[in-house]
Amino acid sequence: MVSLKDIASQCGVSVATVSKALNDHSDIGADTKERIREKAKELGYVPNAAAKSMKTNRTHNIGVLFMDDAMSGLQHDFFAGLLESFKRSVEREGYDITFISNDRSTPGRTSYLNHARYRRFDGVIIANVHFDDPEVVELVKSDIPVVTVDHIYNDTITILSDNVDGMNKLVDYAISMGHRKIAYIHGVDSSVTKARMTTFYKKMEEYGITVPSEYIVESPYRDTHGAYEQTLKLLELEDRPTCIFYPDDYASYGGLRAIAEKGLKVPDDISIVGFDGIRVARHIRPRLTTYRQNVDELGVLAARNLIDLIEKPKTTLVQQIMVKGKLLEGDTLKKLN
Amino acid sequence: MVSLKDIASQCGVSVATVSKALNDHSDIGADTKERIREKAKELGYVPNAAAKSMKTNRTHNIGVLFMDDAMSGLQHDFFAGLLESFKRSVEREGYDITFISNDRSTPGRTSYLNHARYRRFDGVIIANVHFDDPEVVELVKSDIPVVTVDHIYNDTITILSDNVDGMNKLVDYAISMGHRKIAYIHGVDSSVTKARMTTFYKKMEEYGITVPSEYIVESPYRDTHGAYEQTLKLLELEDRPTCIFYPDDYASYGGLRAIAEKGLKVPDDISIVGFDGIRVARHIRPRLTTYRQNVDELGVLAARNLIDLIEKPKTTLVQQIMVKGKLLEGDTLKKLN
DNA sequence: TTTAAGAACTTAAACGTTTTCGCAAGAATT
DNA sequence: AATTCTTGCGAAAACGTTTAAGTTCTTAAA
Repeated sequence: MVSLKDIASQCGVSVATVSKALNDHSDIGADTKERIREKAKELGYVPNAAAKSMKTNRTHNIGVLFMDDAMSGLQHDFFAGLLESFKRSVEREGYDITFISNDRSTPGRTSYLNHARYRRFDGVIIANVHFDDPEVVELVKSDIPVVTVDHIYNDTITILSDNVDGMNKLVDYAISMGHRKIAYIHGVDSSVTKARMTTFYKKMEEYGITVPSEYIVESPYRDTHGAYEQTLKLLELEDRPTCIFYPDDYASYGGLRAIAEKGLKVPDDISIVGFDGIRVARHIRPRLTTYRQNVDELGVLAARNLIDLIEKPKTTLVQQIMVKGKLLEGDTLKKLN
Repeated sequence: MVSLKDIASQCGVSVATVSKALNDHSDIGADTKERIREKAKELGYVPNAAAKSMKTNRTHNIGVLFMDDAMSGLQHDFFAGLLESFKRSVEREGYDITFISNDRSTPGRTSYLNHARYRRFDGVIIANVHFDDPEVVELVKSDIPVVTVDHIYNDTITILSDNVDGMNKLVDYAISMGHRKIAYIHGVDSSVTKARMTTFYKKMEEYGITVPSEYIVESPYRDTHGAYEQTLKLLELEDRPTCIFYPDDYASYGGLRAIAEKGLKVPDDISIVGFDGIRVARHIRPRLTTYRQNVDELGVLAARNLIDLIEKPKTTLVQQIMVKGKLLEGDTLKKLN
């Protein structure tokens, strides 16, 4: 690999001059600069990020932490979209992204924080993890600039998908279409789904509707099978709901199956509502009535805020930023009478 | 950040001794080693990857290159699965992965190869790209260890999903279920789909079936709308096929829609077959008849081969490795008579 | 003409490691 | 008692950069 030294000797100048010429410092003559740059190009010089980072204490590399288990890895549509948008945004500013490895079972593995320190990440984005994991907390509390997505810590910038807005819109919509008997499948084990459920209750109350307790059931987040079973139960109720809210789009496909097996039609016999707006759903019929989270915007804002925090920590304020999504009307919710 | 120097001064030994102690060299006394390690832990020492890489010429970082455009980014199920498996495998061996940025529009961007050089990646995995892109070719031809997925170059290790096997199995299956009139939607613009089409023709010929030219149509890979339109055309043929092969699972959802709009039922009126075995498909009814590529195995093998190439380049042979997938029977192909 | 100021470079230290070689002292071999 | 071996450690160079602080010149101001 050709280094500054090679260019320096071939140009008959010092290494310092070469460095400054390539970094366009003002104390190098225009002709010398030109000569050095020519030579650099001719030799195919590429700077060494490692060496650079040793002097500057900046790696221009951002760590990405997210969960891997079961259904929630890269293949999680929400995260994949978020990551892609984030990646694109930071790359535009000259940053790369590297995953913080999260396989807890590897022998000799190091903590998230130590991994981040080892690579000297300029900053870290955290999404889709168990936010109460001590290792995650340790990372958040460290001196490394952090942005979290969809979870609030004190003193940390957070980009939030507006779950409250989403649930409000969905309830408004269902009510406006004449539904009163709405069942709700709560996705357990996630802080975002809690916000949704609270909103659901509150909103229904505003409409003066008391939700019978048997209309509220639980099923794991993003679990089609659980949703399938809970749906069967709901369908067997004496006073069957006219509409079922699912914790996410995946879950609602489990519901669809249960409904079909019972010989019922969506939306004629029963309406269903998802949450997320996963990409594939656009291609599949019936088109799901759901709330599409604006993952693109989440990624862009996470990138913008993290980079600001890295580059101008003094002026960047710690804040929570809400991003609204969009109601997708779809074909799975019918207007009653 | 605490460095070897800090440990050295606090332990009253030289930096060299600390380095050797932590790397378990044999020429340091057991008690000294112990003392140094204690102190390192006490001070919360974390090595500096950049400094280390300068001396060792190894970064333990692998570059990932893949396409971003339209439907083929991280959100491509095939790639997401491959990446996740690859990531998990290399992490187990102490490697991290960093994306090689692929936004061609960024001003001042550098080529793929230069990006890889800048970060001094130990190796690179290339998947899902335009393999004839000059920048990709340049990267492949360079001295950086490379493994490609689903595309063959000379002198490069390639892990291939066995498209030939897949198409053979699908045709065998369709034929065994009594289908003779099979239409084929060819996914243009991809080297893997070409292999499939060739196999389709050959296999049909083996069965003594001549496929009428109007049964062969084209539509972009992973394009539901194109598949929708081509399906409509196929359905309007006088001698309508009993079964349609799609270039991929996504496309087949476009087909499903067209069929439904024509008032036909799958599989009673017409059968359809996808390709890929995307994850969501498992949750959606009807269950697609398709060929599930073994993305997990692809990732594992890509990782294994790349790491071998990095760590023992002499003994690692350049080869093409085929990975077979699995026929998923699903519910979209009916037995005739 | 002296002095100050600028322009264009160089020197050298530093970042945090690894590694080769050297050296001392004790142990083992003649 | 003299030699060689072994063990345990340190000195110093090197990897490729950046940057503060000099050092020459040349030119402008006094």
